[in-house]
Amino acid sequence: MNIRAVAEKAGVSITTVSRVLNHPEAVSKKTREHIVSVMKELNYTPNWFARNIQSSRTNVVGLILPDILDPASMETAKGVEDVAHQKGCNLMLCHSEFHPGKEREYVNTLLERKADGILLASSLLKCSELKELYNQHVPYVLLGKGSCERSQNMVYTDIAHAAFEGTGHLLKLGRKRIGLILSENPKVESEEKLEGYKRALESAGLPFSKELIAKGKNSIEGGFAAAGKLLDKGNPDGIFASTDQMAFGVMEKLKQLGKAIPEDVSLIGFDDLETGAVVEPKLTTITKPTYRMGLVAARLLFDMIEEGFDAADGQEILLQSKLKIRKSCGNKDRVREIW
Amino acid sequence: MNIRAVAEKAGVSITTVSRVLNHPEAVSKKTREHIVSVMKELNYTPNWFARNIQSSRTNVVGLILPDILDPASMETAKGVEDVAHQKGCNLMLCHSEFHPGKEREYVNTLLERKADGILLASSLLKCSELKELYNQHVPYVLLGKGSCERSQNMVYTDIAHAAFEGTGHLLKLGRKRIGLILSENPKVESEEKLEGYKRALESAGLPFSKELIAKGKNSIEGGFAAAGKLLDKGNPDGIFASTDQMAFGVMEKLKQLGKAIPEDVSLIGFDDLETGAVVEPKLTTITKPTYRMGLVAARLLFDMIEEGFDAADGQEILLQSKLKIRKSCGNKDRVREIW
DNA sequence: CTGAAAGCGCTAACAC
DNA sequence: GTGTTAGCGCTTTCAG
Repeated sequence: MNIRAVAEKAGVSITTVSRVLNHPEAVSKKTREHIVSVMKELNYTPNWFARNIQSSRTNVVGLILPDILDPASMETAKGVEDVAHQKGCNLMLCHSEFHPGKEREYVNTLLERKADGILLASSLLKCSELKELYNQHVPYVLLGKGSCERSQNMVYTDIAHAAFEGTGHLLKLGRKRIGLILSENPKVESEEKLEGYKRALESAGLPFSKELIAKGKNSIEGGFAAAGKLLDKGNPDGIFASTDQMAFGVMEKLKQLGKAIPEDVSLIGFDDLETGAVVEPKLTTITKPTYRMGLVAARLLFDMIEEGFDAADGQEILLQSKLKIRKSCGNKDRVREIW
Repeated sequence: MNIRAVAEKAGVSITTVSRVLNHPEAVSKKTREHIVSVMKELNYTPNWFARNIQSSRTNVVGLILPDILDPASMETAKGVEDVAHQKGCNLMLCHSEFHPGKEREYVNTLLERKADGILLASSLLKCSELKELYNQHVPYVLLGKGSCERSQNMVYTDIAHAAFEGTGHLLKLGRKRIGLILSENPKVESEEKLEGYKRALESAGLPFSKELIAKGKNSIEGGFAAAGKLLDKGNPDGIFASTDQMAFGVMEKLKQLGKAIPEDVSLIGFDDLETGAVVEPKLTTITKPTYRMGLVAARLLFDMIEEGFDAADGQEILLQSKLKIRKSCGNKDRVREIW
């Protein structure tokens, strides 16, 4: 059931059939309708490969994510999917697991398969590799800062600033020994969080102490374990957890040790997962516009795809993170509960 | 940079170049190595479309999910991705949003693009449509029972039985008025849950009452709202929530109304999300082997792809759900805390 | 072990 | 509006 079969059965030439596929307006209504009905009858679907062998628009975009289990990143994926679907495109989902090799491999298959564009979340590619994409005029957009700091098409939030604000919030509440629990990945984000944290301490005239830093996996268990280490040696009166997931683990640990939140220890998270509003006490956190980031990044990508590579190249779009104050820090000035 | 360029530069025929791509063993070591080096030099990647125009294995499998934000379904996706990656295949992620039209559309594009196989989670396709796939010898596997109950290649858990057990657990604790909070989607699962619930009541000699049923979206807010309705009219002393997400919302509502869990109302969820171990009290729930389901379904699919359509056709694989007892039901016989 | 030639299903100049 | 024809980049007989 190829185009020839349709043409024969309809008593027209292959070209005419091809035309109803590609430029239906250039075929008389009568023949067009006839051909369409023959197609239905023969259950004909054009061969996608034959079609794309010449022009290289495939209507596939790749999304490379380091962690598909992270709820925050799935919101981003949804934002991307929404745009892609609206554009009639399919999403190739790739899971790089924070592994540069795997990411590279996926980029290569996506190139091989002539994806129209690529979205790279928390990319671990080197500048030279991105440069290579650039040279090949492959539309791509970074989601969040990657390993390469060169200015480029990217949608991100100012993590360092958010961490500064978050730490500052604890400081304003009178906390003096603020623990920071970092996630091992994405590394770049953790570094930014550390930077913001340091800056906040500095501007409050407090010393930085290594004992107040702990690292772990971005998961509840990871947060639990890291909190164990931190509480062991640091004796903090406030904890800034790198992610809400980790903050949940921290809560668990604090409860086990009989420490009251926020009376003994104030706690703040990062990401604003929905669940943060359900735990007790409700978790103060930092909202990242994750869905929006996916949406905006996808739009940027499609600008590049549709209007040519240079249309959006070099654009850096900053979306704001915001402090969301709930009970886990015990701010007396808290205005309202949000959940 | 096509195959011809390589051939010319290497001073061989197109055929020989093609052979090093497809049957390298049929080319002398010397020419082969030479050609490979020319390929590198020219930065040549074979045109995937031209290659696939003839033979139809594409190394792409489609995964159609109704809800990519549901943490449970992302675990399934991870299981699928793990197998796919190991098999050198890419995943086309499709988000059907519980919309049969969207699902159908995705199936069609996947067919058009000659995906090697399709995984359908909570499918809403009609039997006739699946039959159509069957007739076209498209490898596909269902994840969870779908709208069509015909026996077919499927990986699922016995939801009704799990709901029976969950309800039974509440009954054993002496609860008499057990509310059931159902998720609007997936519909089939909700029906099964209702069925199990009814069976449990029946075998305990308790009447079924409509006032004890409420429905809502599968989200924290959905659970919150549904709990509001339920508590308004049903006065339950136990609540079975269709999903953990909803159970979190129920908790919130109970707390707001000053009802103690489990003293006033016992609560049980479904899915065993990681977060269930963090909320207070820890949530009794039903574990679904979500990751494993994805893994097993993907393997089944690849059996069909590799060994031919009939290799696995008609297989139904049942994976077990298990009750996970924690504090939210207040079972005195509870053996241990798990988290 | 290598090459010439035919063809995969489709698109797009170019004529009519 | 429609058909003729020449490719697109690759694979695969079939000869040598």
